[in-house]
Amino acid sequence: MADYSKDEIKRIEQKWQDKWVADKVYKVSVDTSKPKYYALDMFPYPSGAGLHVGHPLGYIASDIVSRYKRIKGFNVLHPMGFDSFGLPAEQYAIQTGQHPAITTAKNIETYKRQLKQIAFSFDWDREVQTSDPAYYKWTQWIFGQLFNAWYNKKSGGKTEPIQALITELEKNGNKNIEAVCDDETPVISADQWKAFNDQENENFLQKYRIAYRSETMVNWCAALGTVLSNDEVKDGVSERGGYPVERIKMMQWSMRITAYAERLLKGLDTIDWPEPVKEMQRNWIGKSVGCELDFKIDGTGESIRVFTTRIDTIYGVTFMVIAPEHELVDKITTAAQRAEVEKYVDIAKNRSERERMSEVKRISGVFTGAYVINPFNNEKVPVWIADYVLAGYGTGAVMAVPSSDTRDYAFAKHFNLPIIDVLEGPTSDITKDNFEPKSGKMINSGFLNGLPWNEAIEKALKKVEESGIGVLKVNYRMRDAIFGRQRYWGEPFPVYYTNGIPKIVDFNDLPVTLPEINEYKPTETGEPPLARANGWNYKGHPYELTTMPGWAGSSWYWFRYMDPTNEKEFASKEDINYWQDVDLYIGGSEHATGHLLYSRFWCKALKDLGYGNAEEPFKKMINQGHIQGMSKFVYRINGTNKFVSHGLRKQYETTAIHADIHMVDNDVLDVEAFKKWRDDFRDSEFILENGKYICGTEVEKMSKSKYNVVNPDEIVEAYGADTLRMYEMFLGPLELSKPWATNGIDGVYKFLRRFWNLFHDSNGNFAVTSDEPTRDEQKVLHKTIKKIEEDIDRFSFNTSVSEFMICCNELVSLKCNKRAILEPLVIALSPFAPHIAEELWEKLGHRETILKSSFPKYDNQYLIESSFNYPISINGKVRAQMNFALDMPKEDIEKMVMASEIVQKWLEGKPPKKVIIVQGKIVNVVI
RNA sequence: GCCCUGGUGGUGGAAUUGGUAGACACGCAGGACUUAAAAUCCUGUGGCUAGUAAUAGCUGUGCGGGUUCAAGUCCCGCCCGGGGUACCA
Repeated sequence: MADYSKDEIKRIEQKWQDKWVADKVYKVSVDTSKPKYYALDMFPYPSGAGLHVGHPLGYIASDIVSRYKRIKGFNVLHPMGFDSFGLPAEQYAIQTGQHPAITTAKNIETYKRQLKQIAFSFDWDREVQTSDPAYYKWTQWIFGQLFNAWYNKKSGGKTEPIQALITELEKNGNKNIEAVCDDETPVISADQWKAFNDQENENFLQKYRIAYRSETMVNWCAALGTVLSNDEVKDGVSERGGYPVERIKMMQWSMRITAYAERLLKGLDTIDWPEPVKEMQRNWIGKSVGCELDFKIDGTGESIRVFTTRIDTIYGVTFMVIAPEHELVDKITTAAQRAEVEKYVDIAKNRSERERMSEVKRISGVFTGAYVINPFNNEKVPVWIADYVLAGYGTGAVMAVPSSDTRDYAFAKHFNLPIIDVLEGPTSDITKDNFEPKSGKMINSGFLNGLPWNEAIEKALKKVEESGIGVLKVNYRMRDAIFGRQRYWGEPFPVYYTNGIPKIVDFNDLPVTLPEINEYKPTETGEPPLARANGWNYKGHPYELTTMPGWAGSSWYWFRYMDPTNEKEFASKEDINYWQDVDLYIGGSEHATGHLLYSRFWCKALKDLGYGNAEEPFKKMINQGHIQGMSKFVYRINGTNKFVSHGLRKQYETTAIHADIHMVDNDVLDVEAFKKWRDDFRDSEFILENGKYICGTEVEKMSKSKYNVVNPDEIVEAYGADTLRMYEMFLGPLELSKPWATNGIDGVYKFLRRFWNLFHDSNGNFAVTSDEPTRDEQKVLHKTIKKIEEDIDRFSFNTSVSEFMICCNELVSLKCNKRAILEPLVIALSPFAPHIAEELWEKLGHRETILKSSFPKYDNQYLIESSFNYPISINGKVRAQMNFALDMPKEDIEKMVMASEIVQKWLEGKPPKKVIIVQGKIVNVVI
């Protein structure tokens, strides 16, 4: 009657989804009587293509944890929202003129429908959308906070309101201030500060603000009227359109993330994240400890400052290299070299960074004619210009030690410069392969001779400090983050200008909403699209015309979920104090150096300013793997309309064409469906093998254009959401990337049906008894509960699905239909397959939702384990283990051990070569 | 180049701190039910060798060594795949 058939599944799933929504069972609020648990998914960008089966993978995992934690007694915050500002909607707007908000709203609707039918336990009342003015009001507010803040390095380092800085400037100027600020900030007195006009005043503060404007090098494409990121530039021209791109300096909004470099680095040790992501962030921050050192320019009073981490190799310096953009280039170039230098600098200037990168192997450079003096040994060495030295890192100048640096070595070889060995080892022929810059002892190095390299560094550093020729210095590779985009579909800045001075819009006038415009592309004069908005100003003052980058809205959204409708604060103190931080964050590792770094940055800044008390936003993170598509190919014989089967394609000249995977079953193409698929295939002919057309297969990214997208809706339609959820978990470890194959889904579906059948007789009538369970049945139950619990705790969901299957198989063979066994199992299954669990729960006579129950306990060890390993020691050393039943008395064990063959042999002084013990019995002893 | 990962049957993948390798599932083979098919259920399933058989022996976790009573797991040296990063001094 009520078989677990596909119709029944549909009925059950609809019934419960409706009921859950009606009863608002997933609604959460602050409840101080319970411990909190915050399980967060990276919110998606709602693209037009909708969800494919890869998207829900991480959501399913976090949903299982959320549901599990709820029945474990936690108050669980499990929200979902949309990162709804983004390029695709804007691109679509440029092409069609349709407002991006319309596209976005439509896409969000699709996403929500798809998400809801998989039955995630999100509290939808807490949904946020970054493009919603009620949300970006607070993104703008945070921007204002960061604009009005600076980084005080004193007492460990802290973000402080800018007013504290102003007060100090008025009192003493900036001589006592230790701040993270612009490198070229002059020292000024209080009087000088007071003498500043408004413009100078603001310009000076800009050097300190966390959100600030500065001249930055950008890739400017005049034809497109926009700034391009490095990956949008190919070979000096724009990727789209092929227009010329030049490197120019431009006024840009930036974020002083560099101020937090050390904290961002140290914080990594306190959070439970996947090692690769931490490593990526470490590399990105790129800390290097070394010193800056002055080399006097021969014949002048000036000097060039270099940065090095290998001061120990100072006696190996045979030349110096400075970047083409170095400020002293002009000054030190001799008349004889001028023409050549100017030519080189000119070429270098117009090469994009990408170009420089792609030409890494090409060695180029030019001699300036100038010499500098090595402060350690007073040797005179020549100064060269080369573009392998970057202006933006360190001091833009390096002391070249060709004997211990591969780049310096290649340069020296190319231009025939001398090489002096300073470390023991191969002398004449240093190649890439035998470079060992971190081994051996110092030679040819004056007072450092004989020391290992690391001790030599210490000794040399000491001398640098004592003699005042340089200073200890820590450098970071990380740059401040550019914060402005010449785009429409992003958060407007809460900034207006009076006489060119940026001011923050008054709090009561937030949000600054996006104005309507009639064209979404940049203006003819190259201004951002917002310049098209007529009469868009703040009390007569012009607004900032760029918008915030994609990462602005996502850098604080976990706070907003805590209190999503608050109009007074971005989240109330009460909520922040209760929910604190994210306990589990699931998402892709591709955000390692973007979103995840920026979020940590904003979290720290906000904490310093008194909002929130967590130093780190995401305590634990898991990266789910990507689900790839399995593309299918047909092979068209070139110039014909004939298609040849995969196995025979080598006999012809063919072109592989993607075939829609829905027309392919088990690699066999449905020829009729293919003919109907597209008009130009209507009259195709096929060369078959064994009467079938076999397709080729390749694993690729899931994408519409590859016709390999599997939609979760199809799976839900065919098997139900419970099967989809369990199957996605069953596929393999969460972190692993794997191609989507529907091969095993029947196995999961069969499991659910068998589980259902445990509760029903052969006629489909509910038939659960209240009989006392046997010991065997209890063993099955307890063992399963324990394993499921352990599996969820270590996020190993694929093994927990297997555990359920084993349990079910065992109960089937025990013919167990007892309430005492089945009821706890229903609860344990509910995080994975909530619909079937809820339905059975109701049939078992419970009126409240399963969420109000609690997770079953296993406490009887004898029911869980049947045996244990007993170590056998001889002369104090463990020699083997024997396996005994858990409830065997200790004395019996001792007796058995002493009597055992293995111990006897040992006592006779003849240790056996091999002992095989199975189930407490010695099976084989090889002597 | 550097950093991080991973490599186990025909396939996806299991395997606590070193302790019966291949759980679970797919696929495949055989059987039951059926006029037949589908569905369902049962049995078998790493490889090799011997045996009518139950079974026994050998071998086996990318390759080569090592530690250990015992290695997929630990150590050393390689090979291959995936991801990240790239003149950062």
